[in-house]
Amino acid sequence: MSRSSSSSVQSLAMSEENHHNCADYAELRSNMQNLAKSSGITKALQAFRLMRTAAPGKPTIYDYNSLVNCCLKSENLCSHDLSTLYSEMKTLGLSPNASTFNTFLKGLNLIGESKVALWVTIEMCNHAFTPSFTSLSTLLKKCSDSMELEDAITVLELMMGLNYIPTEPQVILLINRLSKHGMTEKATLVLYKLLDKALFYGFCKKRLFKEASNCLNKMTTNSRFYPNVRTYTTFIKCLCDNGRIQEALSLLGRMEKRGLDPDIVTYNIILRALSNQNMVHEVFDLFQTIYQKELSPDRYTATALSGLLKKGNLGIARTLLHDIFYGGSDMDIAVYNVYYCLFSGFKSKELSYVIECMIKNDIEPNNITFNTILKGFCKGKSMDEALEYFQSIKKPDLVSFNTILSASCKKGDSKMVEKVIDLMKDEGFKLNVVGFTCLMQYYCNVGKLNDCLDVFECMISQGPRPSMVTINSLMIGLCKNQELEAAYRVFCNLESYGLSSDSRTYKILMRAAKIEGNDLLVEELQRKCRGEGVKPNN
DNA sequence: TTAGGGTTAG
Repeated sequence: MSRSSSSSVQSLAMSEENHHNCADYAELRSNMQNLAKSSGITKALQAFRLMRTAAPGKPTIYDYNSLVNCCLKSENLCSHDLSTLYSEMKTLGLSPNASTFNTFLKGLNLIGESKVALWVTIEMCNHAFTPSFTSLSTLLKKCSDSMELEDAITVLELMMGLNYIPTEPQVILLINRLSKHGMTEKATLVLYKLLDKALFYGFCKKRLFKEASNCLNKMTTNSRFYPNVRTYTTFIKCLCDNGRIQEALSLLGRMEKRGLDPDIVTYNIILRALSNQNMVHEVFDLFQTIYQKELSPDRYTATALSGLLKKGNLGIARTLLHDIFYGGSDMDIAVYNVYYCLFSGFKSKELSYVIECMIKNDIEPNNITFNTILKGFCKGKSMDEALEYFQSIKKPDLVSFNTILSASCKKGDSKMVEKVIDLMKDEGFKLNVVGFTCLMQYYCNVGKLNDCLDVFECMISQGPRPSMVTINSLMIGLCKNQELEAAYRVFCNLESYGLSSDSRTYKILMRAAKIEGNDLLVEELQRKCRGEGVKPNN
């Protein structure tokens, strides 16, 4: 863009007499490009130098980049050619731009010259340009592959400096190569460099709690990699998201003991977990701590309370939200979306008041807003009214469809179920795991257990893969229909389908077995529960 | 790849 705009400015300023020069320039340029592609570097360079005769200021860095790019397209390019090209740039006093370096790097990677590529990368950084993640990542792999291990470490350091995290296979390759060649110390250095970036966060993401914990302990033994508030918070979040609140709380204690002060982000994560578990007293105590520490609750604190609202603890949620609202923090659409829940009946007067507030604060409702309101309509008696609201949503998304589908299924309204599925087909929406689970619940509600099992089997063979909610809904549905034995059969077969159970699955079956007075099954379940170690709820 | 937080459906 910049080239074309500068040349159009130039051509506007050109007088009649050097008009022919302009034609010469274009011709010379295209000649240079053709020679570079086909006739080797010497002739291409001659043509390039000839361009100086076309007009003052020619050739430009763009012409030069084009020269290099065309040379890369010729077949017999070697690294000597590239270094000749680089000297030419210096000789002519052309200032390279980011594209110049990237073009060179592309060429050097093509011919596998990792050493030169590293040199160009460092030159690029010296000129205050930032190499891309991809180019550094490619270079790291090339260096490791060609056993330029010292260079690989230099690349790794460059990447870390830019906050680029190399991919896992690349790290493994490098550490492997270093270790095999007796460079154990270097391998350890690489490991430590990555310890508090890639590795720890990777463990948390993959829910490898033990590994993450060991990693955290290892970090505390090395002052250079001492974990910070963020490190702890990441782990706390990972524990909370997997239903391990007690462990999260004990980690919070350990973190404080080590002199790290949790901030509002840490507390928001814990508040959300406590609120989702309806642990009202603990939520209240944590609020006291937050205020004692003179931290300001913010929009995230407000949304963290949504669990309390869903569980119907409107009073305390209202008090806490009120304090946050008047504490002066900026609120946004997410907070309003949570706030809607306070008006559980969605009386139109209250609703329009909230919407007025939003408009006053320049906050645009989003699909989450519409879907929340839709859910309110679905709770009402009339599905027709809900459908009417649904049809007023400009761009309903999959959640909108699932909201109305779920309500129709719960109410056993077969006509509406059919209508919604037809609507989805018309609009090009496919049922996902949530939609299929709704349908399974519908079949159980109306006693069509075979249809329900058909859907389940279809999901196993063709997808979408049943989730934990799907499995537990099926268990509940079968047990409600006095089909405990069928439920237990599915339960026993889960593993062969590549699925698993969690603590809720056990609880559902156990409860049904006790109600039926099936002592054998109760014992069997207790044995399984002890033997396998039950996974916590997600 | 970019070190941690929230709101809608089963």
